[in-house]
Amino acid sequence: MHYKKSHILILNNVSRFIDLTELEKQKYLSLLTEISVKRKAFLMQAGDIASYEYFITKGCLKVYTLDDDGAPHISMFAVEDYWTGDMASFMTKEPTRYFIKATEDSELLGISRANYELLFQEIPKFERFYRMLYQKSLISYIRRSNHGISLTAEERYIEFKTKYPNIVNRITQKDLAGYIGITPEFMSKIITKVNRR
Amino acid sequence: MHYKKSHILILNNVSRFIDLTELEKQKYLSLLTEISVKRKAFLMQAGDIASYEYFITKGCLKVYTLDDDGAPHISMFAVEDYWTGDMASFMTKEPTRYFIKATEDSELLGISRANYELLFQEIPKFERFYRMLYQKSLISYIRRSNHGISLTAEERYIEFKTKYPNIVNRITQKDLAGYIGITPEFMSKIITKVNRR
DNA sequence: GAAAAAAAATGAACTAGTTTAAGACTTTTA
DNA sequence: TAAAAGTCTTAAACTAGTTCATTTTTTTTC
Repeated sequence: MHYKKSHILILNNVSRFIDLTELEKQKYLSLLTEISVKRKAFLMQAGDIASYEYFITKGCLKVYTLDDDGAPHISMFAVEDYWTGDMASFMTKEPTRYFIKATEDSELLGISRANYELLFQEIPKFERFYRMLYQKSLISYIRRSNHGISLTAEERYIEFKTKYPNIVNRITQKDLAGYIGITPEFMSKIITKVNRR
Repeated sequence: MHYKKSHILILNNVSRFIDLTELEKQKYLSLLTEISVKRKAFLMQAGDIASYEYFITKGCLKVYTLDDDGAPHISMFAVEDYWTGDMASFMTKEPTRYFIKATEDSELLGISRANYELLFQEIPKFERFYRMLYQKSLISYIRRSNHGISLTAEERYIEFKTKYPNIVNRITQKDLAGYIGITPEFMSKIITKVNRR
């Protein structure tokens, strides 16, 4: 059996934690929906109810909220091989406070709420997959937010650049500022300063 | 069958997500270890390898790291009905960077790494329990860190006080500062200011 | 490929939070 | 129950990051 590129990518991702038989692979893939988003288009907007969780097979998207002053706070950049969505809204069916906007033409595989539930019934192994996926996300989330707290903005910038060299040059400086948690003006100052060295 | 108080507490916690038979309950409880920590004693110290995950049945503990300047950053206060530990170290067997110190005499139920693995073999339902527990933690973690970013220290203080009125008066102002992410001096100013209203 | 829109740079005035230091108050311990 | 240790308060000088306003550069769009 040979699969299309996007399917190979997601099956590989899943195989980090669980082994699937050919039949299970096909069953799993049949529960997914292919989605395309053009650059600047929204995959999700505040007020929507998240009815999918997404896996990115191509492109780049930014996940962000707007604070009371309308300033964007970017919580992640999602590129190939990343999972994204708003799990809170997906689980509770409450409206999301997030925007997810493509910064490049992107391709995704989505799983709907109904199929997500079905998945656990059909292939209980997926409880384990998600248990381990969430565990890993939780670990890196905790690590990031704990580590970030004691660093200056400049240190956080250098860290991001070192950790995600492939992402840095795919996003604007303004969006990076929104992720680092500072104003674009201060981001500009930091970059000038760091490059001067 | 009647259980001791601490066992009722943890079974209740588990039953939020999965139903266990009497036999499964007893099996589960048999995999747990009872642990007592005196006030000011450490449950975990940086450099240790976390060999347990903990459920608190009585008391209060603070979970924190020390930054390069030796300043404490408190990531959570764990009280009755909370889970705590360092999942990263528990999973990877790498040394932890956390300290967990009891701020009151405390009682916990611990699950060892070996028993945690065993649990999934013996009662596969627990994959689901942990999947849902981690999912829920992830949601509140993301919510907290995203929400916190746009608030001033004063707003974060008021929010904490409103959300956890029962915790505020069990901890020192200094520890609260370490949690809010400010100096004890500034915490003192904020409290004076807020109370003056 | 010109016009419009968005992003980036620069600088001056400002503010939330830090640092340092010292004294008052509380809690712990012997 | 006295001494020691830790916590809280106050205040002045300081700094990382913001705000606002303007100009330059880059990207997008028709």
